[in-house]
Amino acid sequence: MTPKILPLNQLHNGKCGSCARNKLCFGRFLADSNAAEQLDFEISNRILHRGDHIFYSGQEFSSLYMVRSGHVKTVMVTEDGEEQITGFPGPGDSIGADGLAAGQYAVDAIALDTVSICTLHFDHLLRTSTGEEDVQRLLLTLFSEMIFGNEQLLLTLGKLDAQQRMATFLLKQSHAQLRNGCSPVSFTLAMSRADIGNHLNLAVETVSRLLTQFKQRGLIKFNRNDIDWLDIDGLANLSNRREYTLPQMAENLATAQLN
Amino acid sequence: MTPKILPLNQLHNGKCGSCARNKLCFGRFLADSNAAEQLDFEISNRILHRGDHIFYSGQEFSSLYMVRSGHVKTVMVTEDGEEQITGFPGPGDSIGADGLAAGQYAVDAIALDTVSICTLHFDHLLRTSTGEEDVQRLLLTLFSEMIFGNEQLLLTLGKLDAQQRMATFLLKQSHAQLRNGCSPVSFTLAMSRADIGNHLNLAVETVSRLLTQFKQRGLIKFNRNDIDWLDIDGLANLSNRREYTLPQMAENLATAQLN
DNA sequence: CGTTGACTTGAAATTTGTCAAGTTTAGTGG
DNA sequence: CCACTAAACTTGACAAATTTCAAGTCAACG
Repeated sequence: MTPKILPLNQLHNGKCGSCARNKLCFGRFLADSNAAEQLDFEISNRILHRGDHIFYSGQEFSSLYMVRSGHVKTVMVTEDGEEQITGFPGPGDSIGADGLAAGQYAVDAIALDTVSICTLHFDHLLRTSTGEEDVQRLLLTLFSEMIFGNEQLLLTLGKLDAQQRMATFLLKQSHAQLRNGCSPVSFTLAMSRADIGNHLNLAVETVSRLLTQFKQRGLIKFNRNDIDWLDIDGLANLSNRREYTLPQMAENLATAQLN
Repeated sequence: MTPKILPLNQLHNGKCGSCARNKLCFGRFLADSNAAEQLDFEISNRILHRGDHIFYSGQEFSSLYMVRSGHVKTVMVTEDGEEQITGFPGPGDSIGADGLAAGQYAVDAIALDTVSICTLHFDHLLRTSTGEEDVQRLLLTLFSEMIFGNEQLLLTLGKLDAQQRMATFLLKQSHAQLRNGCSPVSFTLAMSRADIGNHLNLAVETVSRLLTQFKQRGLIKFNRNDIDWLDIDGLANLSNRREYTLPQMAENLATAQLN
């Protein structure tokens, strides 16, 4: 499977509906792919570089963000300065929804590489979508997806051991690649071993050891952060998660498009 | 502080706005407390008993639920049957939002004691609220609160040790009591030690040992599941979370009412 | 009053973390 | 282009927190 290269770095300002990426973005929640083109709220796009903040924890909530390309980490910080990476949003993922309830963002959102990101001013979005049942449902679906994702993560971190967590993580990255029309077996990890460890609640050393072990067992081929190949079925077997095997992944994508 | 007893067991069917509980429920998200009385979507109420399911994981999504009284556990299950309790929703908490994105509930929701619960048929809710900007914002805020809550939980489970997790858990229960106008230092835990352990990713034995230890250190007085008193400041000190100290708790509630 | 399930307590076992010491890589400046 | 430095990563040995195992105790209920 060859990666499908889309014009990701091209900025898009204006209506969401006229954005080339929108079928992989908001569009993926809409039943009718033409409906995606009707989305008429304003978006503005900007490019960030490695280490740039999209927003800070504690900053006043104003907008939701959609990642168009690149990868981000969202970091929650305890009062005594300990950090927990809650996720690595990539293309088609949204950021910032956790800030609405309290009126301030709950995490730091930091670019891991060059990121193209859409800003959706929340008040504008809400005003524009008043009376638009489809858009309202879309927004709630977006939020629901985040709730579900966090619950899955709680399950992964709570009930799986180090090896299973690592396998699950790799499969999740692979699945995200597939969703974006890229190869699920060949891609680059945007985050460091330390970031992976923090996210999975494992020491950096454990992450390193597990990756080496997977390589030795022939489950994955990589150099540094470049993954050349991974055995999806083998990893799914380890992780106790069938949902990430290739036939299953294809099915998931198919049903997702029906919704 | 004496517990404020509300007529919780009284069923309420009809408009949300005319429900006696609604200021502790949907109302707590609305700036103007009178606005809560204007909520005009239909609700239906029912009573469940210990062990009853509100819904099952995998069941088709149709409604959101609001707990009026009693306590619930939400359980996510892996393919190999391992269970993770993702939360213990109580009065004023919502359940079911994780089901919208995939069209089916992601967890089992099970009553821990006698529960009075409101059913909000989602399609009806959406239709009724189309054009009502306030209600749209309210629903999104409800979802946002769940996202934030899950992220906080990820931080708690990921970066705190057993003792801190236990302290944080007790403070969270205490805070929930306060929010519902009940005593934050005297209440009954609806869940078993095993449930607490599962939720906090600790063995039952560890939970038991920690509770005993807290009792010996004078941080908490309890018999079985009845908590007679707890040292909020002491526990907050252990848990590294100032947000649960009494002055802070009062402030949180105050600002929450302004929103 | 005995049975059952929930809880408690102690001792041993194990996974994963911590510490320490390399090794490789990427970036920098001569 | 090469040496130098800092950061990221790897690897091994040991330590520690928590789990597991085993054996009770307690309380509710028929």
